[in-house]
This record gives sequence, C-alpha cells and structure tokens, in this order.
Amino acid sequence: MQDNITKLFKAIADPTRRDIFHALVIATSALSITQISNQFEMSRQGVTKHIKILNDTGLVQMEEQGRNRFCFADPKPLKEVNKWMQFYAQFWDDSLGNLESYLDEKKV
Amino acid sequence: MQDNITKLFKAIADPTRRDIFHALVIATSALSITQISNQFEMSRQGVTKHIKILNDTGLVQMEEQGRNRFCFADPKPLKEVNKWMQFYAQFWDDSLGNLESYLDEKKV
DNA sequence: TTAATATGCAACTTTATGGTTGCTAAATTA
DNA sequence: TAATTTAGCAACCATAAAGTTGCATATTAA
Repeated sequence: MQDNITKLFKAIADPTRRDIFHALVIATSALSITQISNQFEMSRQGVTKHIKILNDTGLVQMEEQGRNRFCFADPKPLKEVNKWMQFYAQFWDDSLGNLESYLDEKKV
Repeated sequence: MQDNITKLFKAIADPTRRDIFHALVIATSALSITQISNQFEMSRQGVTKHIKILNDTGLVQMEEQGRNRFCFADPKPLKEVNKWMQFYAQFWDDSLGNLESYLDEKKV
C-alpha cells in the first residue's frame, strides 16, 4: 500500500494517536486497551482502531495475557523519521538566508 | 482548526508533498508553479493544492513576480517536529529493553 | 492588438479517515 | 453455572483529502 515512512508520518499526524503513544511512553507499566481508552473521551473501539494503526508502524507493541491485551510503546521506529529530518536540519540555520535570497541573487 | 504541529505532520505525511518540498530544498533557484508541476505526473492544479498546504505550514514560501509565483523551501518549521521527536529520542536505545520488559518485571 | 503563458478559483468525484453502534466470543469472577 | 469483563469484528456514517476538469484573468511576447 504505502511505504514505511509515510505510514509513520500518517500515524503520528493524528493528535489522538500522538496522545496515546505519549501515554504509553510515559506509563510505568503496559496498559490494556480498556485502561487506555478510559483516558480518552472516545469509544473503546475508536481507541482500538488508533492502536491498530500505531501497531502497524511498530510504535506500539502488544502482548496478550488472557482476555487482556497489554500495550506498550516502542519509539524505535521514530529513528527513521528522525533520519528523514536530519537531512533538512542542515538548512535550518545559516542556509535560510540563502534560500530567501534566491530571487534577489539569481533574478530568475 | 488544527494545531501547528498537526498541520506540519499532515503536510509531510503526503509523499507527493515530501517530494515537492525536497525538490525545492535542493533546487538551485526558486521555481514557478509550472516548473514544479512539470516534474510531477499530476495536474498543475493538483500540485498547486499541495503547495498551498505546504505554504500554510511555512515549509514553502512564495514570491510573486509578474505572472509567475516563485516558490522556495523553508525548512525552519521542521524544528518544531524535531523538538517533538527529541523527547522520544531518549527512549530509542537503552530504554527499549525496559519497555519490552514491563510485563515481565511488573507482572501487570 | 492578438496570441500565448501562468495562475487562481470553483465544482465535482473518489477514496481515506475518524468515529460510532451492535453483536459475538473468550476469559474471569461469583 | 451464571454473570461480568475484555476485546474483536462488521457495518455504517460524516467529513476530509487527493485529485480532476473547466473557465476566468492577468501578464508577457509576437
């Protein structure tokens, strides 16, 4: 369907998913679906859908235990996002001036 | 409507927009809408829409010159995305083990 | 002035996305 | 065993997103 980095960006583009991910990152233990959805306004099924999307990117992993599915965060996939970003980081500071002066300099 | 960071993530979540942004970053001069859209399969209007979205985040800036609108990239807004990422970077390496061992350690 | 070029705007279509409700099934507790 | 809890699945709905075409308009070139 779509490449990995696109899936990652789309996953974290949703505010609710960023919240879920964050909650799991700072949690002191793995949380069940119900425990997670209690922290949000939306229905359990809504949260489940978000978790599935996060799980598809690897940002959330799960472990079944009886009728529970405990979820925990794995920030590692964000490394790829970071790698994407680092390419552009070189233009953040001094290069901005250059970019802005393209028109003046080169008179396209 | 939606907060800045969400707009940023959504903007770069689209592969075509990442391509447009990248093309502008590595371009040696500012490019007109037509010049940009010639590099893509899709219609000029399709590209225009993407550029508008990028422009709304500040990732692309424009300068009108007669009938042309020259576009250039400004990677600065990505700083905010980077800031978001850096919080999770602390969990990338050694902490993954901890995350994965939540269940074992705490026996939730 | 006529023709060509660069662009914006609006309407429309298709598909994705975010969310809901209802039902079923498995695991746990009383 | 009966009741409760946890969760998945499927259907459905509303809105957003990605892309298209057609037309109008301003600028530039012949």
